[in-house]
Parts: sequence; C-alpha cells; structure tokens
Amino acid sequence: MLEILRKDGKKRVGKLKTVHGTVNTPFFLPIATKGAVKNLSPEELRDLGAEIILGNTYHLWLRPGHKLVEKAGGLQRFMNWDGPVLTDSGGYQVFSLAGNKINRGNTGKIKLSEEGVEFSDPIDGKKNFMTPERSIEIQLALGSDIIMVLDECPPYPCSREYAKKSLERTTRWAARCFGYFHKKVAKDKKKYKNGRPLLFCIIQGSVYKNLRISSAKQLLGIGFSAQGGPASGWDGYAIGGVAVGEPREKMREILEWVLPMLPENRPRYLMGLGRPEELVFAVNHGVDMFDCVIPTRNARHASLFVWKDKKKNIKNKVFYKSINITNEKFKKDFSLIDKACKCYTCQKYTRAYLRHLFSVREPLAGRLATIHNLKFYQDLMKLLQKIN
RNA sequence: GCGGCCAUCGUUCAAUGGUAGGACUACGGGUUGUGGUCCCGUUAACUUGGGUUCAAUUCCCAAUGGUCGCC
Repeated sequence: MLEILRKDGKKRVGKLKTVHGTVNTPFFLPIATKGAVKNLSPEELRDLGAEIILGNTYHLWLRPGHKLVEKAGGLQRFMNWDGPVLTDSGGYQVFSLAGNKINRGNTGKIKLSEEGVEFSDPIDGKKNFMTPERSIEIQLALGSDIIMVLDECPPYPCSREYAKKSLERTTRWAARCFGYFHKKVAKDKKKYKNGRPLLFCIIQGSVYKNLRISSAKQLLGIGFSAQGGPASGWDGYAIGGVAVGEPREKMREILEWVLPMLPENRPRYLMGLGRPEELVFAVNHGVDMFDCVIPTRNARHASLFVWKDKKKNIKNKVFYKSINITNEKFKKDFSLIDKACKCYTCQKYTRAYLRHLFSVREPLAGRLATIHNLKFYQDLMKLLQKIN
C-alpha cells in the first residue's frame, strides 16, 4: 500500500512501507545486480541519499546461489545494506541475453516456452531453467522486499501478433507467480509475522494501445480472483517493455494509456527508466518508482550529469547537461565537476584530475564519477518529492 | 671493420607492381528492469636519393638509421 501524503495534479508524493523500512516516493533504485552497486559501498550509497536498491534474481541465483544468500540472513545482511531491496525477476534477461541490439555482442541463447525460459549462463555456458514459481522461490530466499513477477520483455520493433502472444503468456506467468507467492507466504507464517514482501506485476503490450490496456485489465483481474490467503490484488504495478528502442514519444503515450487504469493507492514502477527528463515527465504523470543503469554505467564510461544552474530548477526545459569528462577541453580545467552538487567528488576533485584518472584508467575514476552521478539522480528525486 | 636482416599512421604489426589494412594511443559520440574497462565513428603512415617500368611503398643500387652475428 502506498501512503499518499500530497498530490499535485497526477503527481503523488508519499511513503512505501516494506519489511526492511519505509521509503519516500517517488524514488530511484540504484542497480546492484550482483549484490553491489558497481564501485560503491552500501555506506556510500546511504550517504548519497539512496533508500532502496535493486538486485537481480537471475545473477544472484547463478552466483552465489539463493540458498547461500538465505543462509547469510538475506541479501541485506549478506551485502551489509540495511535498507529495502527490490529484486528483478529475471524476466529482463529473456530480453537482454537474447542477442538484441540493446545488448550488442551477446551470444547467449534462450529458449522460451509456456513452462518457463531456458538460459545459458554467459560465463560457463551451463543451461538453467527459470519458471515463474522458481523466480518467486529465489526472490523469497534472497529476502527481497519487493518481488517482481517473471515476465517477457519483448524487443522493439515487435509485431502486434507477437506482442499479444507474449503479453498473454506474461499474464499467465503473473497468475502463477501470484498463486505461488501467496501459497508460500501463507505457509511460512513465522517468517512473515512482521510483514511479508510486496509482489508487483508487470504490464506489457509493446507500443500497442489496445494491448497495453488489455495487459493492465488482465493483471488487475488476477489479484482479486485468486483464492484464499490475504490477497487483495497486486502490491504494485510495473510498466515494462519500455525504453527498448521505441520512439521516445511512445513511452509517454504508454504512460497516458495505462496509468489512469491503475489503483490510486498502489505504487507504479516504470522499469528501466531513464534519463532525467524522462523521470520528471513520468513523476508528473503519476509514476512512483524507477531504476536505471544510466547514472552508474555512464559514470564508468566518463559521462557525467551536471546541473544547468545552482538552483537546480527542474521546471526548466533544460535543467542539466551531460558532459564527457575525457574531452580535451577539460584537460586544464581545474574547476570542480559541478558547483551545484554537494557530493564527495564535487567537494574535492577537479575536472582536470578526473579526466586524468579516466585517461590512465585508474579505478578511482569510475568511483568518483559514480558517486557524482548517483548523487545527481538522488537529488533529482528529492526535488521531485517536493510539492510547491 | 665485415656479413645478414629490417625501415609503413604518434606506437606496433600487416598487405601490395595500379585506392596501403588492423590493433593501441589521440580526438568525438553512444549507453534506459547492467556479463564486460563496453560499443560506434574520426584524424593519422610507405626514411632519403637514384634506377627499371605505362605505373614503384612494393623490384634493383646507394645513402642514412636500426638490429643481430662475426672479428
């Protein structure tokens, strides 16, 4: 349940309660695929203002294994993160390991069937079979606070026929996840006596209006028709299958089609997004949660977000720019990265020094850049949590 | 001193009697539910002087520089 504190048009500001703590919405999840945000310690993440992070079911299942993480006391204790964790179901890997253009050069093979999906481990080539039930089982073992259903994220472009077939299977998988999740949670009353994890479904349907609407309708039907248990619908609704290469205008349309259909008091999660201006747009249309590799990956590749002015006025059409710190023009630039930023990097290090670190490939480069970019995103979310 | 081998982007290594290619560097761009320090693009070279040939970076001679061996 999302506690909505204030509203401004479609925009909502509130709090989301999870087993490992309450999170202010709207929020951004830094990505810790394999149990670590690349380059950062959990303490540093906390200092940047992060309240919740994302881990990945598929990766943690393969290494070190969900049983081991469970034995360690859950992912939070294993990695020394004392806040909530959302786990992605492994559904995205159906897409990202299939050799599409977003993930170039990947030679991984997958086999999709009604039962589930077969992946080959990109490291040792071993075959692994993921099903909706297994995904839930793994996420429960990991100690996840927010569990995602296994879905298929179809590529773009995608025919209407395939998108329909795919979304319908995603719906059937969601129903299986729902049933299995509530059965397991009901069974282990002791473990969940202080609250259970949240379970989110994922709306698909590619760029087709009637398919998106039908996906949402089908999923809205599942929660309430399930038998027994404490079920009362989904704990949250995710919009998946966006930012996979479709025209930018489409993402906006999809939000406009789907968001009005969703219950007010449940969080909405736009998966995999996005650029700063996309987050602003989506929050203003009623989205509460985001995750994206952009701030962390771009940081490792020397691309930094810089506020346009000290006031950080996100109402401005262009409120930031992104700079490539390896550009020659920064060679003798002894100014700080971003005067408007209060992060550790921006307090202490010059552009010229950071450029140097990147050009000689010192690991500190990626660290300092990651600290800054994540701080930029967290500051952006803080601004979005304000209502004037 | 004598003999052999070599000389090509900034570096390193190819190929070729007719438009000289890669890797690294440099420069610029990209990255949207993360395997990856990743991906894409641009700039950039035939040591010099003769000779053979329609045409030489390529074949021949010499110079210069380098390298290996011998004295």
